[in-house]
Amino acid sequence: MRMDPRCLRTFATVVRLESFSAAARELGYTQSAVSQHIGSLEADLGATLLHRRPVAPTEAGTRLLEHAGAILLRLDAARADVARAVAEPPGRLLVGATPLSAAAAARGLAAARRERAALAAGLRIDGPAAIAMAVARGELDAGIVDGIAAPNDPLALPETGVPVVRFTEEPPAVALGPGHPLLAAAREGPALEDLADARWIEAPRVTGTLDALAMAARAAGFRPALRYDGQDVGGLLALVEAGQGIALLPARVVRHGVPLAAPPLVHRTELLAVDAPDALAEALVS
Amino acid sequence: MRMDPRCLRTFATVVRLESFSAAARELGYTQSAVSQHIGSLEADLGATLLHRRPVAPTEAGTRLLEHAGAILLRLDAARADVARAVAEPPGRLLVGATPLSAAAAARGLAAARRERAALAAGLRIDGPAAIAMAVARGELDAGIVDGIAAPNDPLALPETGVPVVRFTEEPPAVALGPGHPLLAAAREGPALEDLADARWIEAPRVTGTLDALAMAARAAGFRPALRYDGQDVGGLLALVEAGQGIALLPARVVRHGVPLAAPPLVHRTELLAVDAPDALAEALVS
DNA sequence: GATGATTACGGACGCCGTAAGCATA
DNA sequence: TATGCTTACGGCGTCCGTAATCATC
Repeated sequence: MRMDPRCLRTFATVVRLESFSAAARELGYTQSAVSQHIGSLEADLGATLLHRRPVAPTEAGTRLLEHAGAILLRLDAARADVARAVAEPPGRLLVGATPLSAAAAARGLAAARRERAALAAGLRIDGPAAIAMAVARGELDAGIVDGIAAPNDPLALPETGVPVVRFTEEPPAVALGPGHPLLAAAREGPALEDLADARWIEAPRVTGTLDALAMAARAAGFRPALRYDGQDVGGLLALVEAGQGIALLPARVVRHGVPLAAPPLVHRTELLAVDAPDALAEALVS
Repeated sequence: MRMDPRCLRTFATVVRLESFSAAARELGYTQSAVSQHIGSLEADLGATLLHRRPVAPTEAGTRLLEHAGAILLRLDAARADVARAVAEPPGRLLVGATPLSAAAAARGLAAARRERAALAAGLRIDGPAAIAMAVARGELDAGIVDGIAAPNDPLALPETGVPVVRFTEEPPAVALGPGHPLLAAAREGPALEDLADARWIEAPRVTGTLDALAMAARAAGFRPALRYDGQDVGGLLALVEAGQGIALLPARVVRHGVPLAAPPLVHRTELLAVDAPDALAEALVS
């Protein structure tokens, strides 16, 4: 069997659920079929992909897994793209946005409806990867995502073939509580490494993980002092204002903060859209 | 049939050869099998993918084609990646480079062999897309590619999952013949649009097509006055020096030239490598 | 010994080739 | 009319389920 997409899907499910039988249940197969899928993949690739009991990917399996996800996503994207080419343009505009881009998305949505009042519109808030995948699959018509990146680096999004239509870059700022010593101390702002021992708030659903920040900065990761699981910017800002910790956010939303001296980082916003809705793009840059 | 990779491959081949029977010959199928492949894809996607006689992709087919190429490439990449995970590191380093990156690649190769003298090494010159695909497929161990891009834009390469390890950006310059009026006329250099009527040399294998340049500059394309099919930089420079036309090249290789006033463009060099050969990366930036 | 992955085997379906049909240049 | 895509049909291979086997906690 030559890397049948069904086998790849089974493989990905097995890894996710860490169980052949659970994967079989979820996919509507028998345990036996799942075992055969994995077996044929391993025979085809000439490598052991999974450790059994407990079920965990081997080194080779880990490599395959990354590709498998991308391939399956792209397969969905292809189907959605063809469907769009056949169907007439829908009378709806579903936009996905990350929390920090919600305002921009709302402005874009409003502008689009000003042009076409009959347009049914919807807004969904989610993480960058989830939005990129949903746009690729045709579940969303456009998406606005943001995150921290090194200058000139695009955001690390799953590869889907969806074009990045337009983007902006803003300076990020370290958000601090009102009386934080760093506010007065450093005029230029601290370097990221000086903040290694700071009390970071990890807010994965707002700013992304600290590990992702470390990756963009090409630095070692930080230990989070506090975790914020909410999806709204206000909640995170409230924690910062209450002196519970610090966070790296676009300067425009930060009340009390200092710029980052080094390394140079940008807060980047990207617009994903299959058929660039011009009104949306215009509203975003404005 | 749920978008079987074999069908996608058949579809891509049919489009490329513009013929069912030619595709059948190339793939070792019968004409009938090819017809059935296309038929099942069309049935599955609920869309006509090809016009017959003459054979050409429909709108939907064009959409599918882009995804199909990416999916097939990624399938190859997955196989190569797993193979690499299983096999011990090979005693060879095959590097691909674009003509304008050949010197950097040679330096990197030399540095790598200084570290490991036993390393069998090879250098292959090709276009950016071909190199990216070869690296993904494991035919090359690393690649250095370059091209013109808007600042902050990565090069438009096929998506393979191969990480871009490191890159440099240089200012491009308009290469002119020794006595060219523009050399004296403009101090700041001309804008790209002022060069619309200039005698451009199109050298797709050295600098990329003029259409790609127009895309990066978000401008209308230019009509090439002369076409240079060679792969070496020297030949192109000789044509320019002989007053046969102008070209946009990295400033460092240009003898007589002026900078580009607008739009801002960069000549970008990217290093592609699955397992970042550090020596190579270091040699490139130096 | 129970849970869970593997192997053995058989039925059904799908894929591809042969061959006949049909449309277009 | 010739070239070339499509449809009909049949054999063979593949896929998946049932059931028995084997391994691990």
